[in-house]
Amino acid sequence: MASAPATVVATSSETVTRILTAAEALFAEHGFDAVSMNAIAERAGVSKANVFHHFNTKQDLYLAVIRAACHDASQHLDDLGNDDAPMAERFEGFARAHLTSLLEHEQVARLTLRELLGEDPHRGQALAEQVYGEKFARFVAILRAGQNSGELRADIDPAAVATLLIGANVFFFEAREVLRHFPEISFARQPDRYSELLTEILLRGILPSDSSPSSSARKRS
Amino acid sequence: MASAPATVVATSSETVTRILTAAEALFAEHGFDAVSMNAIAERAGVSKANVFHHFNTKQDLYLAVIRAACHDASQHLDDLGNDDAPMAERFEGFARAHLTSLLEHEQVARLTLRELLGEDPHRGQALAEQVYGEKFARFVAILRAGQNSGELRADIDPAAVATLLIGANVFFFEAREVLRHFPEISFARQPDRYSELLTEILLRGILPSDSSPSSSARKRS
DNA sequence: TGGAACACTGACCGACCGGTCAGTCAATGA
DNA sequence: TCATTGACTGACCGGTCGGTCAGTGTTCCA
Repeated sequence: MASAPATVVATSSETVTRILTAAEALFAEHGFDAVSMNAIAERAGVSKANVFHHFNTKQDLYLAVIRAACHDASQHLDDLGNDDAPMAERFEGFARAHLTSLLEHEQVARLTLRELLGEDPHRGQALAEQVYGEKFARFVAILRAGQNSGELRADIDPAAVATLLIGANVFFFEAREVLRHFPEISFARQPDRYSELLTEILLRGILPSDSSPSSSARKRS
Repeated sequence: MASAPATVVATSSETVTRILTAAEALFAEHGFDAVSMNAIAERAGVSKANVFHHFNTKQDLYLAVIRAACHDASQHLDDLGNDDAPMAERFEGFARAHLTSLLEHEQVARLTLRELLGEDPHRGQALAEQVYGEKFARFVAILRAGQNSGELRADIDPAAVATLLIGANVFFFEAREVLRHFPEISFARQPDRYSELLTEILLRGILPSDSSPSSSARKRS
C-alpha cells in the first residue's frame, strides 16, 4: 500500500540511502567494475545480502545511483535565466557557476564522465542526455537572445559557444590534477581565475582589436 | 644477448605486439578492471599462461600498453612549429590537427582519458604528463611568440588559451556521441566544421566589434 | 494471540579472477 | 649429437566475484 511504484525494489528506510551513498562514492571513485558489492555493503554498514535485498542486481544498484545523480544534477544550475544584467556579466556568471557546480558535486561529475567514456553499462547516457540536454538548450537560448538584442555577434553559432565553454570547464575539472604540474599554468588551483581568463578570451577573442595602436609596443614580463 | 634492456620481460617476436594490440583495444574500450587476462589472451590468439610469460602481472601489461600509447602520442602532432603563416591560420591549423589526431587515435585518447579519471592503477599519469606537458609547452611558446610579434593580444594568458582550445577539443571527442542528440548542435558529425566555429570564436570573440555598425540589423534564420 | 510482511543476516554456490607450474617443442650452438 | 634455452601450453591454485537461500527478529494488524 506504500507509494513506491517500481524501478527499485526498496520501499523504505534510511538503509537504502546509506547503500546509495556508499555506492555513489565508490562508483564515482573507482568505476563500476572495480567496485564489489561486498565493498559497498561494508561501507554502508550492512550485509551484502541486504544490499541484494534492496537491489536485485549490481547493475540495478548502479542504475539507481546514476538516476539519483541525474536527479541531483537537474537541480543544480537552475537559477541563471532570470537575470537582466548585461550579456558579458551573465556569461561570466554562468561560466563561474558551471565550473563551481562541477567542483562542488565532484562525484556526480565523475560518474557522468565515466558514463561518457562508456563504462560498460552505458544505459545512463539516455538519462544524462535528457538532463544535460535541457540545460544546454536553455543556455543556448540565452545566447540567442543576446544575439537578437545585438549584445552578441549574430554570425556565430551559439551552440558552438556553449560547447566551447562547457568543454573548457569540463576539461579543467578532469585534468586539473595534471594541469598543476604544467609550469606554464598559474590557474590550476584557482578555478575562479580560470573562469575570468576564459570569459575574457571568449568575449573579446585573442586577436588584437584592429583599431588599437598599442599592439606593437607591449612586452611580456 | 638481445638488445632489449629492461622494463618488460618480453624480448622478442610478434607475439608481444599481438598481446599489446589486443590489450590496448580492450583496455581502451572497457577499462582496466573490466578486462580479464583471459579475454586479452583469447583476442591475441595465445594462451593466458603465455601472456604471463611475457608480462609478469596484469598491471605490468597495462603499464606497457600505456607506455606504448604515450610513445605513439609523442609522435603525433609533431609538425606544427615550422610554419611562417599568419597566426590566425596557424591557430586554426593546430585546432584542426589536434581534433583530428584525437579522433584518428581514438584508443590512445580513451586510454589517456581513463587515466585522467583515475582508473585505479594510475601510475601512467606521470608518463602522460611528460608527453602532453611537452606538447602543451610548445603550443604555449608559439602563442607567446605571437604575442611578442603583435599578432596576438598581449594581455591574455597563453596557457589559458591553450587549455581552452585543448579542452574544447577533448570535450568534443568524449561527448560527441551525446552531442549528436542535442537538436541545437549541427556540427556533432563534422569535426572540421567544429574546428572552424571554435577558431572563429577564439580569434575574434563573441562580442560585436565596437566599430561595426551592422549589429542591430542582423536577424537569425 | 498469532501470523503475515518485511528488513536483515550468515552460510553458501558456481563461475571466474589473477597467477603458477610442470612440461612440450623448436631452434640454437658447442 | 646433444644439452640448453626460451616461447608456449593445459591443468591447476587460492581467492573473490555476483548472487541465492533458509532462517531470525521485529512490527503491525486481524
